[in-house]
Amino acid sequence: MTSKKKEKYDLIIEAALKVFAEHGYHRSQVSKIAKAAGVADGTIYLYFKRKEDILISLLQEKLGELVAKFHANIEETTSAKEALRKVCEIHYTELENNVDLAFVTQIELRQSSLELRREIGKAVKPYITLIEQLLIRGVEEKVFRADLDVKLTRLLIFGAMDEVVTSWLISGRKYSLSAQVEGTVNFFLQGIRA
Amino acid sequence: MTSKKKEKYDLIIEAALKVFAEHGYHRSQVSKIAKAAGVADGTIYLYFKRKEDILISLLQEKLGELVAKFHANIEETTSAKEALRKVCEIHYTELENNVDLAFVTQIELRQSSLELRREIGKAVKPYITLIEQLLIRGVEEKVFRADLDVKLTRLLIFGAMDEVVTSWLISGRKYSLSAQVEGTVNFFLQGIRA
Amino acid sequence: MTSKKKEKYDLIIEAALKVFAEHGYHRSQVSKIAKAAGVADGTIYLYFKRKEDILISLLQEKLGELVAKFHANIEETTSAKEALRKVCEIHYTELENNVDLAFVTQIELRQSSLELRREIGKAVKPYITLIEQLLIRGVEEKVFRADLDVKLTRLLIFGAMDEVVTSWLISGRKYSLSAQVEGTVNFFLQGIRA
Amino acid sequence: MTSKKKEKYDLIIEAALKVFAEHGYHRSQVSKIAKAAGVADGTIYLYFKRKEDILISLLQEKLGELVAKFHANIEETTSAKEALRKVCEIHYTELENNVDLAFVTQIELRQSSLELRREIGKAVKPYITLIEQLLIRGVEEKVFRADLDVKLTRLLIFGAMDEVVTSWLISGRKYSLSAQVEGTVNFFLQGIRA
DNA sequence: GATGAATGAGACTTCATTCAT
DNA sequence: AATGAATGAAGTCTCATTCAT
Repeated sequence: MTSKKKEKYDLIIEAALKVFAEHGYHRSQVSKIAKAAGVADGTIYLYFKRKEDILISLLQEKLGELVAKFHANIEETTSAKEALRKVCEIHYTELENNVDLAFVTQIELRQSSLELRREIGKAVKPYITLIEQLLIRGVEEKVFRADLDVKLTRLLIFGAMDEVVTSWLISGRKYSLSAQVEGTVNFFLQGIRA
Repeated sequence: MTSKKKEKYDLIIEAALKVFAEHGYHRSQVSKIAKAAGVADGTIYLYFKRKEDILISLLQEKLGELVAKFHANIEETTSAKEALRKVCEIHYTELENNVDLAFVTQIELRQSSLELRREIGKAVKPYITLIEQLLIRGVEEKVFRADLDVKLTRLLIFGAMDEVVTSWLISGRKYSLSAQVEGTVNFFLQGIRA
Repeated sequence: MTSKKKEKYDLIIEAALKVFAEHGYHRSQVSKIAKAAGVADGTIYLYFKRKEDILISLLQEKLGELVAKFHANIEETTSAKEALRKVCEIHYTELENNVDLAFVTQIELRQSSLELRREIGKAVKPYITLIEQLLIRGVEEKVFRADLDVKLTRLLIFGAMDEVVTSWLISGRKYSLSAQVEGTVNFFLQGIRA
Repeated sequence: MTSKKKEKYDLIIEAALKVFAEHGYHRSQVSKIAKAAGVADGTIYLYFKRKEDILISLLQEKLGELVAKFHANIEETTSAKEALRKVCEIHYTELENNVDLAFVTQIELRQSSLELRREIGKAVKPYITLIEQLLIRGVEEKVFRADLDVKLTRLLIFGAMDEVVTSWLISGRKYSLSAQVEGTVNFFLQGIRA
């Protein structure tokens, strides 16, 4: 893809992100996205095979960037605990600073067929894997329980953070999301026992 | 609502549950639901104002039943820890035994506008509240940390369980969901620390 | 199909016949046919799976009627020669009196994919077969040449009449089509030799 | 038109012939023709006003060549009968050896509006006229009936041959077309009488 | 002259909802 | 109350044609 082609591709992706976030996938007509991108309706189809492809591509791009950011930051950490805190911090901070993306991933991303969800699952997989590796590292460092079920725990951790973000969005973002990092990480590390 | 009316109302709700679970909300034409319920298309509109109302009513009914079940079981418990285990057990068991409902709540329920999600939020709220009360009870019993952020923790707990269920569904239900109760509750109670 | 359903089905067929004849298949929007039939656009799709189905059904209906008429009239004939004259007479007369159908069969019918043409071929086949049987009968009656290649001759006869009708249409119907029966049949029977 | 211009013009005509023959006129996008010709989409419009013009020009070119061939061959004949045989022979042989052109003239050529068909009629006219002159010559030579309706007969002859070619194409070209010359000419000369 | 990215009008088809019976 | 035929708005996608480079 030439640089110029890439430009228009990105233009449409960014426009779609805004429109999806505001109206939801199903209520985002292709014509609305085209208008937001400042291109003709037909132009969309020069870059995407069909409407669904816009959503899939958008997620792959954006989640790919996120995962890269996770990786970059974790590499700098010196302990599994610190890495976990970093993951949670990035998770909350990035979505707090990128509300449009948050809406799409938390709300609209779910508005899709099981097939599409599987596609999405593929894009999220590297992140889940990253959490898993972090857990294994912690077990090896003996800071996490030796009997930890990593396959289960990675889901529990991802799901817990995911719900906090969704709840924050649905509430209308009336409080700080990043302020929840401390409590969240404590819950992961300490559990709720006295 | 007369008893007879209630009957047909339930008939449609049950049909919708099956159809939504199989095809998803957006791909479930009203005519398909009508056929599954054995009534005419127009009859649907004698009981529901619009298609969205079927989904909302369905969730209110079904989640209402679930919450009642939670309440009934928790009342019998003697400690907050036992209550938490019970909640997780019912959560996993009920959805494992009611796959159609699981599909609707985990997959299709998300396929909706922000407005609808708020509606859904209302139906889920009593369950979240129930978890909150359980946490307060635990703090009072001094089995849970005194500094627990109950508002946050209830989300973390719900979200964690929610993700486990969704993941189980998307995986194709290849393993036992109820077998995850032990690990899940341990995570809640102990955290992941060594 | 109930009588009432059949009525609307026929209504659409007749409307389509007129619209196809005037504008040609590709320029006949479904909405135009619906308007001509006095029904809503969507109603068309209660009776036909897609636009192409209207054309196919129309041809099956109309050509079916024609073939029935051919059969009925030929049964009354006493010789193969008389039967051939009858075929030509009906062919020209029916299309002369049914200009819309003539346009569709001669002009629009050809405006179609090879696949569709094969479909159409199936509808025309019984007519070609009828001509073949007539030729065989003539050979048996010894009024037609014993060495006649019936497979080839049936095509030559059909094609010759077909071209006369098309030419008459394209000319703008400036002369009588039925007046060509005599010359046509003579050609078939006598050839052009002196 | 300069020699260079003519070259590209021909390039496009040849490409269109192949594409039309394979996909049919309506399914042959301009971009497909451009690709087959190895030129840009826009270049097409430097040589042809619109898509329809490509088809018309193509037919004028190709049918013009055919008619020239007919003329050249007929001039060498010594009798009207021989000339008729020659016409039929060329008609069948040329199309048998030029399947792409056959598809376009027999199938796609019909896939057009009445206006276009009139245009096509103009291109075919010289051929029909040629047949007419041949018939007149035969009548003058007293080898054809004196009472022959030449206007009608030229259509019958053209239509008969035309149908044989179309039928051969639709059948999938499973037999030799040129092998039908003998039977066809016999039919024209002898008719079907015993 | 040549390019090919961009345009945008236009058409088919679906399906939630209505209403006469 | 129940029916289900009919409605018609709305949306995705195609593709002939244009025009800046």
